[in-house]
Amino acid sequence: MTKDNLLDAIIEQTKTSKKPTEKQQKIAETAIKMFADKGYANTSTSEIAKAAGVAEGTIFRHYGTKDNLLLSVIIPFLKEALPGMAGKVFKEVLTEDTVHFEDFLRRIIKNRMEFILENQEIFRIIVKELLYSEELRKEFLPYFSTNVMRRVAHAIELFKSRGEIKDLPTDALLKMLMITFGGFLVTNFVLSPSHNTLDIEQETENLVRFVMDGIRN
Amino acid sequence: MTKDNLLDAIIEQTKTSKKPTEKQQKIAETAIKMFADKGYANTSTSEIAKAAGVAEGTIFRHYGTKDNLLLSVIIPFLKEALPGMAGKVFKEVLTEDTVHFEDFLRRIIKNRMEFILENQEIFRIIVKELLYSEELRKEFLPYFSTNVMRRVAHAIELFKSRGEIKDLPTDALLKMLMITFGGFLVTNFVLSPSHNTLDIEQETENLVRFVMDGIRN
Amino acid sequence: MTKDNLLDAIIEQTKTSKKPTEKQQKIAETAIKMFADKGYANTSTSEIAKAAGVAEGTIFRHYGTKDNLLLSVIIPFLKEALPGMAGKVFKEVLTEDTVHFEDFLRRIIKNRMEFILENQEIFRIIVKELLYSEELRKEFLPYFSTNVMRRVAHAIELFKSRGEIKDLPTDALLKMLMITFGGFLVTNFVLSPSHNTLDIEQETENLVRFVMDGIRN
Amino acid sequence: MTKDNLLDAIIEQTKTSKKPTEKQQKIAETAIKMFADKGYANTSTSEIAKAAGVAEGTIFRHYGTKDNLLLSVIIPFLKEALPGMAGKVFKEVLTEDTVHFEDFLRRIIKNRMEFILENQEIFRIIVKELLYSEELRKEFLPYFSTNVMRRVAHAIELFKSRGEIKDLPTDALLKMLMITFGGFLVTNFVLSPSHNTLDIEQETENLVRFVMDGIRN
DNA sequence: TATGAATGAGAATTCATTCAT
DNA sequence: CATGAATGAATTCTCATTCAT
Repeated sequence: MTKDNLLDAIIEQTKTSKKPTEKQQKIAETAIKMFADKGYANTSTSEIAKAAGVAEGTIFRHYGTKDNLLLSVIIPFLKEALPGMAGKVFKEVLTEDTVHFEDFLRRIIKNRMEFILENQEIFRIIVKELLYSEELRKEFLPYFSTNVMRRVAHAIELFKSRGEIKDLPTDALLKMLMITFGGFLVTNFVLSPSHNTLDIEQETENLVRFVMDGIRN
Repeated sequence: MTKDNLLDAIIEQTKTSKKPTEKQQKIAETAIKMFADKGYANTSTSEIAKAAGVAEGTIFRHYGTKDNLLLSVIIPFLKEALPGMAGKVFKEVLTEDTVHFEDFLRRIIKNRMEFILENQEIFRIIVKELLYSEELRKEFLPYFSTNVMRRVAHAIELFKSRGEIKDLPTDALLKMLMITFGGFLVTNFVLSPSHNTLDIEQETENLVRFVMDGIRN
Repeated sequence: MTKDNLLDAIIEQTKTSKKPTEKQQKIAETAIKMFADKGYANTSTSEIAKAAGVAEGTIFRHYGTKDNLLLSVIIPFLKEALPGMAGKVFKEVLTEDTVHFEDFLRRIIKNRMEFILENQEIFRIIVKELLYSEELRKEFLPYFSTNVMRRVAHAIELFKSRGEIKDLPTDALLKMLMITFGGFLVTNFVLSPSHNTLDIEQETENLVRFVMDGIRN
Repeated sequence: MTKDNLLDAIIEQTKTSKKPTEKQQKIAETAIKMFADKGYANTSTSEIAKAAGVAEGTIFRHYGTKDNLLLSVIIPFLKEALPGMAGKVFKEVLTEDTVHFEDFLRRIIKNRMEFILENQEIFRIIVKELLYSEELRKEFLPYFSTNVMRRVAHAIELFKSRGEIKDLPTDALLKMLMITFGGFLVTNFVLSPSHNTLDIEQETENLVRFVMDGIRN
């Protein structure tokens, strides 16, 4: 129970902007780097402690559990990443009917890419652990489904009704969009090592055109 | 050296069809299931032994190392999966100039999906470990690059010259194809739990049309 | 690297007199006794832990490796045993030309016997492992050769030039001295169980006379 | 019980010259080499089996136990080595009163050195294991004491009475002789790697002179 | 709050030994 | 006689977690 309380406390901390200790900060930063690099299972708390210049006990004083440390790092990201998408971009689109789907897509892709570019390491952790841990998957995917997929589905239907995109089942369209964007993100941020030299502008453009018109001449 | 010899012996075994013991068989099967499920790092040899109804020592008598057990399971798959693609489908296409790119795509996708459907669990292991282990990635990706990507690139150029697909840089086209097909496979076989009720015919069709023409109306 | 660091840390500890934990102390003591008794290979870390009243993990927290534990026990002894010989006794002899070889011999033998009497167990460990482990032998013997043998050879030559000992090849004389003193130490401290009732005075005298004049009437 | 019977059977076999199987022979030879090289504790039966070109089970079929294999190799050597000394040389000396102690010593040393030169590996095994295993030591040393030491003591007394050697306590003389010869053998056959290029004639001469007259000029 | 020594439950691996064929 | 697959106890080592200071 202490563990859950601790986690809650940390989540709370994020919201209420109660300052985390300097050490706590350092632990989180270090953990992120190491988890992203070697994966959660292959990173020991003692390594983290050493790299963070902190006693091993300190990690547990703050996070209670290694699992908790992982979640403490992941959750704030998700809390921002998923809704973050909605807040700004979606609302505009739902109202403005001058915006074309292509522009909508372009905006979202660029927006999320920039966000992930700034949080590459956490993104890598999430992708890796999502694939690795059935448990995490079971917790995350439904959440993702309701928070993201539904919104996108909604948008798709809107644009379908406007006649901008093909009149295929929303499910099928949604799936293609998610696969393409997901594959794109994973390829660029997890598989390929060229994290810095990424021309977002160009990559976005290629992706949008591909999604809109395919490759047929 | 014993370790490598053991691995070589196992690879050899695959080729020469020297019968593996009943227990050895059971160990491999069980390991595949468990690795696919929980990931390599989260599966202990003692769990595998218990689940396979075998003494833990027996695993090591046959595979020498846990790593080895993983490789023994992965390598035969890769040996078949990667070249398997080339042999049949590619050659036909390079000669027949009646085949359209769409058909080429359809054939390859269906063919590989069927193969992976039959080897779902190993595919899941490979995807997971590829993302998880830098080491595996460094060994596998270049191999994949030379064996698969180059062939596909070749095909793309062929069809570009025939005017069937857009005259974009081969790299860009290749990337989109790989992302889409990869994302598709991962979504269907790794992320989603509905492994059995997959309508290959229909899924393939959706994918091909999406890749060819995008979603614009 | 952690392993070596740990070993270095322990060596360091010896010099800088940074207090080892009480448990660490106990582990070392217990290990010395057991290694001396049953040999390194026949003593398991779990036995040591049990005998030391410590959790097995504690051994590894402090010493990292079983090998390391052995070295941590041996090295400080060697660091003192080998140079220890030289510092005091040798220097005097090289200057004073009143000292006879017989006295020189007597002093060294007595001095080293007393030292070993106080460190019997470590001496037993070293002798056993030296014979048992090719590896240790290869590391230690050359070191012994340069640090001890050379000095003794030097002294032998000095006394030969003074006409006190036979004009035989230094090598041959050296070999006889080493064999006799070595055999003497091993017999008294390793083979025979009467470790306590040893009359150093008398034994030294016998040995010196034997070496000087042999057994002929 | 089967184990002991097996050991007895093997001892018996040696005497009654019942042919050991070809495989059995190979196992013994290989074991001798490997025990001499790496020590008993560091040599696994599976290694022996592999090196001997034999199935692991075969070792146990013949020797029942790894311990047994060791003994089967050691005992025949001891049975010959220890009494072997007595039979020829001692008897002559006890009768002939023309023989000087120096010649007696020379003969024994040369005789035993030749024997050990031919059985180097077993000698190395015995020395190593004698130091390593309290158990072996407790069995062997008393046996050695009654069979060898007593005879030598007897001879010493004889020569003392003839006035050829110093009138010191037999114990003390005996000890010096054993230490010197033992140290000599261990140095030449166990510690030093130059097993082949040993000038027995010369080494014997050096040793005898040293023992007789010491190093004083 | 922070420390770091101590823990003990497992983890991978080794190996002598057994036994059915 | 010989084989070699199978065993399971023992071994070294790792690591998240606790707790006294």
